Amino acid sequence: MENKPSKEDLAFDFDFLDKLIVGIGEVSDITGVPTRKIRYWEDKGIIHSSSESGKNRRFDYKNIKKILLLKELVDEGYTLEAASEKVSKRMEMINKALASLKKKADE
Amino acid sequence: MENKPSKEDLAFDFDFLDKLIVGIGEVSDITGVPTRKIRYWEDKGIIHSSSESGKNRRFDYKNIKKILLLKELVDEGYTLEAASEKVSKRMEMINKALASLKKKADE
DNA sequence: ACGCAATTGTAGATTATTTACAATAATTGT
DNA sequence: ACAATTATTGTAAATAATCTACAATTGCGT
Repeated sequence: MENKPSKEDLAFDFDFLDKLIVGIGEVSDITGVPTRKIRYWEDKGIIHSSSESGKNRRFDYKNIKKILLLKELVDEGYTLEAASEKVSKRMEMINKALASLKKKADE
Repeated sequence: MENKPSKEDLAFDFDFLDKLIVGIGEVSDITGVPTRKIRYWEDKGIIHSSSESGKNRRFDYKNIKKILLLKELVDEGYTLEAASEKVSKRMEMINKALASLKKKADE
């Protein structure tokens, strides 16, 4: 552990984002989307959570990001369907970016 | 919302890290430190959480990071005290890095 | 008005966290 | 060896947060 500043400190903290999991209440606070609506969107199949049966929902970085993007569009007036489609495309880019950064981190 | 890749996608998602809050159970899963030990470290004043009375603990990015660093050192054999001191110095760097990146984000 | 999409409300059951008191290891100094 | 300190863990009872499922409501286009 060094104690001089370095970009390793956090500039690319994917390791962290990769391990990140968050409960529904916190996701609601982070995104501003009510828990009830988050569950509704999940019912519709637009977002996903790792809900092992009998346990509470857990959301990873990608799905929190997705909720943030969905909220943006839905607030603008998009239908859920249209927003979902648009966000899916955007998520492809984000997934690619994450994958390539993860690759770099492995080197 | 664009749909071509860009570094804005996530290369510096401080906005996200800044808003991030996580419950104790998830922090435990992320860091590998048992909840009981997290509470103990908080009792000792080494880490902090935003616990409004009557509500459950919430941890922000900085404190989760701190727990990860503490765990590293404690597992290596450091005393809690020594680990805490070393981590505090490291956190100064991380805080600086976060602050400067936040500044950039505001431009 | 009608139909549909989107959202919200809520009750009762279940899961997770909290606090507080106590017990157990491990290490260090005398 | 023994006492003292540090670090950790165990647990019970109360409280907070979440779960599911059924239902109601709102808003918008036809």
